[in-house]
Amino acid sequence: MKILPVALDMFGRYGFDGTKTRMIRDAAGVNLQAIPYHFGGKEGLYLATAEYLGDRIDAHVAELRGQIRGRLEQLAAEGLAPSREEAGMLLGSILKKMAAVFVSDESAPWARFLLREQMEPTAAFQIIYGRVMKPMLEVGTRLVGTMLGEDPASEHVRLRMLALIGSMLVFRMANAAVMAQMQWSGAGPAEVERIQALAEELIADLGAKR
Amino acid sequence: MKILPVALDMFGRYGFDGTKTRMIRDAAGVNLQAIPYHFGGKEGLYLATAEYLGDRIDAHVAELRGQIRGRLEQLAAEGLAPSREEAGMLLGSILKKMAAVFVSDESAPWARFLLREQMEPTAAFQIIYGRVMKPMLEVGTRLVGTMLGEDPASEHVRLRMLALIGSMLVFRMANAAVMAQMQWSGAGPAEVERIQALAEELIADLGAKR
DNA sequence: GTCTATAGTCGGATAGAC
DNA sequence: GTCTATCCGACTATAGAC
Repeated sequence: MKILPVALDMFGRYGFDGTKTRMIRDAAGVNLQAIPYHFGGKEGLYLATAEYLGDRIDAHVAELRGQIRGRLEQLAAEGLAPSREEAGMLLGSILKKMAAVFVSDESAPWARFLLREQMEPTAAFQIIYGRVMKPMLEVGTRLVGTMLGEDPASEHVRLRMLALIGSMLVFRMANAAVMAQMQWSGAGPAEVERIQALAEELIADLGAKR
Repeated sequence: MKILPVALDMFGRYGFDGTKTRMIRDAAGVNLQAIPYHFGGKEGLYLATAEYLGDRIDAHVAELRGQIRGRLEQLAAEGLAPSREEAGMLLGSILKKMAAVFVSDESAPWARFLLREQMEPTAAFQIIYGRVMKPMLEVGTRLVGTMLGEDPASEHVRLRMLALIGSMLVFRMANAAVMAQMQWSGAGPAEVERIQALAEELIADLGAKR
């Protein structure tokens, strides 16, 4: 089925109304009829696209998230909390994965789709928030709490976690401004590495606080 | 002319294609004909909306930007550079203004319009980038350079500046996720204050580095 | 400048043969 | 399941009276 990746790109780029089913037909090389036939219509295709995106992102992050959760639970079973150094390292792995997934040009279509949902959430937002964002934020918040020696559920810790995420996401969310400001022409592997180095620096700052 | 604020809200919410001239007619209480008559068509209205948005944002930030520039030039004329403390304070005033302007519900329509342009820039992006974003980034980068004791034109300083901006913008750009994560129901004055306190903290971290 | 009417276009969905 | 042809509704823009 070639329709879903094409639809993801189109919906992300042009939005729901801006995307015409004929565009998808042409880009995917399928029949116009395939859309009502398989997905029950354009709207059904949109929701299916959101689930498809959830699958794709999960394929990238589920493993890392599971590893970190496993490590935290292993420590908890021994009655230990992670050291600040280890929490920083684990948090770094999350942010660096985020940089790789969300900043590289490859995932630009995903980010566009997500951003539209952020602005004017539809049913598709809940699908992806519950599946991808919320679990990641939950793990990240625990690590930030450890690093700051504060309750992970506190407002302060959640704010710091969001600030960290923002520091990464800005490179995708404000993409056009970033490219202009950094005088980059695109976000390839070299740019991802710069941003990952920045992530390490931000975490070091956070850890140096106390 | 009630058309422009209405158009800003509509275009931001539903995008160019998703916004129908009939919606604007109804919400603004004008004649459908007024759009081709005054703006030369829907497309012309879109560009006029971008300029209108530039005006609105500038009305909020131009004064502050001018004050900071004035102070920097005054110091330069005396052959001095600002102290790290002063640079931090000035940078804080920028971030806090950003928080107030971009995080409050009042400017949500502006942010939606801007984000769409970030994702798929049109001619409207250049209008706003050149008028609002670039000058602000330029001033902010100088201040971050001072705080880090590094060349403001360096890639590192520009990255740190963007990270700071991201830490504020995430509260608007990832609005839906933030509201869910923080268990806020909207961004009123109380929430803006929390985010401004976060801004001070981030700047303190930056200053504490060296 | 505003209103009504309408032209011209386009997009989503369906019918029905294959 | 796919293709062609077609319908129906919706939208932007224009014409022309007031």
